[in-house]
Amino acid sequence: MRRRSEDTKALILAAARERFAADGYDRATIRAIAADAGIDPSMVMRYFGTKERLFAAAAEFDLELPDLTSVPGDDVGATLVAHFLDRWERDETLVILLRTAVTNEAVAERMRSIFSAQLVPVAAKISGDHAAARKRAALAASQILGMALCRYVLALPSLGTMTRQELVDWLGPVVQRYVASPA
Amino acid sequence: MRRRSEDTKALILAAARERFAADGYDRATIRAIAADAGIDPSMVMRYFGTKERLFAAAAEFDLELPDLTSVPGDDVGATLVAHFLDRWERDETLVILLRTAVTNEAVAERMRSIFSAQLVPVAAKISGDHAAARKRAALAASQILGMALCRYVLALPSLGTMTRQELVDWLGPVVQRYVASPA
DNA sequence: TCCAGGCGTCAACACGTGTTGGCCTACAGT
DNA sequence: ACTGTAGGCCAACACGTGTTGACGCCTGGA
Repeated sequence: MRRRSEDTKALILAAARERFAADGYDRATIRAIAADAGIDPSMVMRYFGTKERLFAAAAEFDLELPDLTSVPGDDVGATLVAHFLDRWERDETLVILLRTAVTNEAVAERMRSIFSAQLVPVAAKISGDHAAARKRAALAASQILGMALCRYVLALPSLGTMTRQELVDWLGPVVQRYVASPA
Repeated sequence: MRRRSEDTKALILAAARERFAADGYDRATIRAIAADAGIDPSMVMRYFGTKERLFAAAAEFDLELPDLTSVPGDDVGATLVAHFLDRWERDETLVILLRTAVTNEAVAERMRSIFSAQLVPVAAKISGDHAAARKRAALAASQILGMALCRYVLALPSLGTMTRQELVDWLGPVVQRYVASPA
């Protein structure tokens, strides 16, 4: 079959995202990705040069945290939880990152910097507790990532069947306390 | 050098635990483990038969949850958090399990069954809410595993520098609410 | 002293991996 | 119709992996 170059590239990228999300960096092989995309492994190299660069392209990511200044103070926790659930389900990028960060120092560093660059400022602004903003952000991250780990990666059945609203109701106050309780 | 068979076996097991904890199942190679133990890779096979069986031996695990019936009702959350911190730091087994469960369905299943077999009954007994015990246990697991993920695996600096007591103070009430709040 | 059996090493196999280079072929521009 | 080029495939390389079997050597018991 014959295609435009960019179509093939997109096809590869889609297959790569699925494989990386399902298997993590190591177990996702170029050959499997190529097979999913219906092309030859060498095409992957042609378009992306290297497995590492393919991963970088597949794992491009932005948390897209909303502006929280217009949210009522008491709803910050729930809003954050709801946003993360959305962000986690819109595409597979966070699963890719988490599955890989656990055994790959470079990707772990990437996760750390994503959270410190985007979540710490929120915690600082909301809590007014600039001294402990990093701790507060880390605590919030621990609950949010833990939920995602159990729900999307380990697939604990009881967490999988809970509705979005249930999760927001349970986790909202927790994140609220971490991020916004008075110093 | 010459040794008793059991000494060598123990040596291999210790090296394996370190490697599995540091690198996860896939990246920890038999050759590297053998090198750490100062012996030939084939000895590993002789003593454990298979990489998978070596892993099974290295990842043998018991949560060792304490009896909570003698703990004052309000302290259950803090007690659980403190126990998990201990359990997590006494040896590397939980890190091994977590690092591997993320990309290995069999080990993920093992974690699920560990938590459902040991944490669900606690949640049921403490909360009296038998209908939602599985959800409560899963929520508690999400916070506890999330903390461990961020502290021991992703190594978020701010979580790493927090003291045991700080963590108990922050997470205790959360786990308390998950596991013991009235239905 | 001898020797059987267990502790240990070496070298190799079979396989899967990322990666490379050469070749084919359909199509667009002349 | 001719041809250059871009999209695609094939075969192979180099390497690291788990795993195996043959071979030495030390040591404890007869």
